[in-house]
Amino acid sequence: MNAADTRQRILMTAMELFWEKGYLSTSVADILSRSQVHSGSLYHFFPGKQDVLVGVLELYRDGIDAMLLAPNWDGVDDPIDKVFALLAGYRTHLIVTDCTYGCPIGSLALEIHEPDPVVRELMAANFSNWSAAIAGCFEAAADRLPKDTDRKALGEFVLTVMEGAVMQARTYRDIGYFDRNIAVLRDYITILLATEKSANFA
Amino acid sequence: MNAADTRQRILMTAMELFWEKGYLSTSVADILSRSQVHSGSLYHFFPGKQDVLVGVLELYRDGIDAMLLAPNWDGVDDPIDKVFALLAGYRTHLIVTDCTYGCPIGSLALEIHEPDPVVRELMAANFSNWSAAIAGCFEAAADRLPKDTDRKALGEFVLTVMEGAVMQARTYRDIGYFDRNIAVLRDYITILLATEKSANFA
DNA sequence: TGCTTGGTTGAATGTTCAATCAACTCATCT
DNA sequence: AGATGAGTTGATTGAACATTCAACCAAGCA
Repeated sequence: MNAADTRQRILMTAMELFWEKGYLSTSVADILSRSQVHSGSLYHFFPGKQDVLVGVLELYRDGIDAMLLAPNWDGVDDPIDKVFALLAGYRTHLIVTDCTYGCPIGSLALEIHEPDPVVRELMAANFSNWSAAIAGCFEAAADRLPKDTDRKALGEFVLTVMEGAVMQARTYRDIGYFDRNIAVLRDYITILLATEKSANFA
Repeated sequence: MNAADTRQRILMTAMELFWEKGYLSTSVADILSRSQVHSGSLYHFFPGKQDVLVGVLELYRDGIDAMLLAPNWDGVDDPIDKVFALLAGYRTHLIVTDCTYGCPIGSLALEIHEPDPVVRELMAANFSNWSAAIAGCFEAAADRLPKDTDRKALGEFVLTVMEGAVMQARTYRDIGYFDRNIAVLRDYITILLATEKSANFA
């Protein structure tokens, strides 16, 4: 096994574990045993546990298109459909994990109360990429929305609804909470699409 | 100091610390030193650290009216105004803490990945009380909303938006993310209020 | 052949943690 | 007075923790 392999295996394993158990509840020993790497090797590549987290957040940031958007948007052309296709991806995740898992970035954001600036900015960058992708959908459908619609704010709002909906489904262990939240969001967006382009709700 | 005092001081201190640092990052020693209680006394009242968390969650659950709703709804009569008055209370919290703190229940919900059933159900009960209070506002304003509006789902949606908006403001350390999210929610509710009662968006 | 360099090994370190417990205090009751 | 028991004290325990380090290995090059 060469160096790139070891580093990569550490990051992939840490990504899994942080998602399953959270960052604080994942020990370096957990990462070592699951990845079959010895402590010295891990500390050869990463100064400390937090730097592994930084590496994982960079993987998420750089992989949003290939890992998240592309799989969910395969075969979906309409930009509004893309918004709900992405949300449906989160629904699938909840279903296959019996409503136990959630958005890894959102979990980290609430789990780490006093994050290092590097970590906090990487979490923010992940959020920004996510909501910018959604805002791009609304941009592509701008001619079907009220013309004063703030597409960027709407992208942030969809992120908000996803995070809140996942949080509730997870807490109640009941997908109904996710579905009802998304249904309300769909109602809102349907209203926007049905609104005369000249209407102004500001 | 009598027994009730000691128990109460432990719970109040733990409530503070869990809010400031989170549950996992708060050590029993932290609770002991800030509350000026000795370890034996804490373990006299609580079998373990998790039972302190249970006590704190019970305080939140039983105190939602006196601690959360009453202060924010003082002098506010209109039920729709109450919804946004409560959200304004969270905004104030963010402002006075420089966007570092968040909803204590939401943080716990994402921080503890495999919660004990007792803990999980208490978190769910807290969410239920919160969204039921908001749903009650929509119920009180039912005659101003489209008649097929699912008021319970709308209460859950407001909780979702609050949690997501707080999460983003906290992650970016920027109140703008909270404000824009609430503005979008306000837009939606304004539309609902402006809709003919006979309209049907189902 | 021997040197250098990047990577590996895993026992050891020092710290922090939740939890324990035997000894104590003191108000209340008989 | 003597007994009872709820409550307190704080040193102690053992596990878990992130991190270190000296020894080691192997590929590439002089």
